Amino acid sequence: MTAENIPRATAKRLPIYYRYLNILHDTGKSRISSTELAEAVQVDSATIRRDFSYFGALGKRGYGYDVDSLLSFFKQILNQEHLTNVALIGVGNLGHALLNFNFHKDGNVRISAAFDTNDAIVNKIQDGVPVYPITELAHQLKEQQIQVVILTVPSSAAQGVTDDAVAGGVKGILNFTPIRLAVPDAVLVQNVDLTNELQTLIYFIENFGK
Amino acid sequence: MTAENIPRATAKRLPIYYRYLNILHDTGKSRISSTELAEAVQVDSATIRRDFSYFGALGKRGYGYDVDSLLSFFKQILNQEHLTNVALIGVGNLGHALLNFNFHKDGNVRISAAFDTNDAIVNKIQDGVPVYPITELAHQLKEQQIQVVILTVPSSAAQGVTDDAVAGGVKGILNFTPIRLAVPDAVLVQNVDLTNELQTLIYFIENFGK
DNA sequence: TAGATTGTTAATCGATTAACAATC
DNA sequence: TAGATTGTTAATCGATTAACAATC
Repeated sequence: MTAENIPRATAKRLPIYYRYLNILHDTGKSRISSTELAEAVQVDSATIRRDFSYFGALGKRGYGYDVDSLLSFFKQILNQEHLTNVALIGVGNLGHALLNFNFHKDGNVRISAAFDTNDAIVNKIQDGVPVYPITELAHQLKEQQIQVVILTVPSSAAQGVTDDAVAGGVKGILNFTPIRLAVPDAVLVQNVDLTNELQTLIYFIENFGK
Repeated sequence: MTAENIPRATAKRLPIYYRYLNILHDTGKSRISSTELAEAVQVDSATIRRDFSYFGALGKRGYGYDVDSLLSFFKQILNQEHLTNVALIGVGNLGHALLNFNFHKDGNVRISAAFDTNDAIVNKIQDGVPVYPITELAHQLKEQQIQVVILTVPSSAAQGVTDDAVAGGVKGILNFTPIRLAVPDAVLVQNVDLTNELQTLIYFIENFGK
């Protein structure tokens, strides 16, 4: 019941389930078993049942799960009713791509502010999002009550910008830089290290085969 | 000694170690202890020693590790001497950003071919990389002996394109689509689900605090 | 030798999954 | 009732880490 007790591994799978349930809903399917779901999302059926059971008995024995009620339940759990505003820091190549990426599409997330040092784009609208000078970072985060930022600045700027964001009350950072950021305990950092992903993939290919 | 026996979790950390060793080398530091390294890369020192020990006794008791020899050792392990060519499939927003991302910078990876359906860019050079029509995917992968692809196509095209890539002999796929790709056992898929990362981050923030 | 730090043992932890009783 | 599928138990697995003997 309490989200406190949900294992990390389970929490990471919730959006996967949610997304697929949406697809099922759109298809008009009203019922799904853990075995079918397992096939689709490539997670063991026992793991799925275990995951769901953290939230109570969501299914019916001998029947499976009701798509619609499961969907609306996960919608609550994942806070999908309201839009969460996030800020993007660093409008370079990758930052620009993420601005366009449109997390909003089937998610609950919208990039509502961007920050950069580049005078050519500062104080303008880029892809529908206002770009503020990075000097205003802490101030604007507070003002707009933004608690999550996406960090796509050069490595050299990463820690400095992070400190500013922390000063601005940030709670979560999606970090695309290869720097391991130093942050207070209360701040959550999720690293997405693209170079790493690619290198690890190549390493596995060359050394395993699988 | 044999890469076969290296745990996945260890393999995933190797590029992190490698990158930081490069920084140390550039700084002119010639020696590092597991404790110092732990501080920098945010991995427990015992885990670091355990990780290194899979490759033999790389350190000196009472001294620590020699940066240069560790560096050249990892360079070998990670195949960093030669450049690995990869292909990018789907030159949309994200694909374009990754073309510019320059994995080459401090890695061993170069995007040497791109594929798309868009006539406006097909058969042209984009950011220094030739863009081929996606119909030639299997053929070109074989011809250029490319075994790794980055997949940044729309979800609806993902499985079809994947099948073509598999026909072209692909061994690894860095998958940026939310689709769970069906591939033969011999093919390795690494999923990078940006929407998921962001949603999970927000979920943790709202439900934990940490 | 004295001090430091490795490499490894053993305990612990979190996550996965086979198996099956409960039950719709 | 018979058939199906959940929810949960218990075993297993992979990864982490405290602790310390080995040793430079």
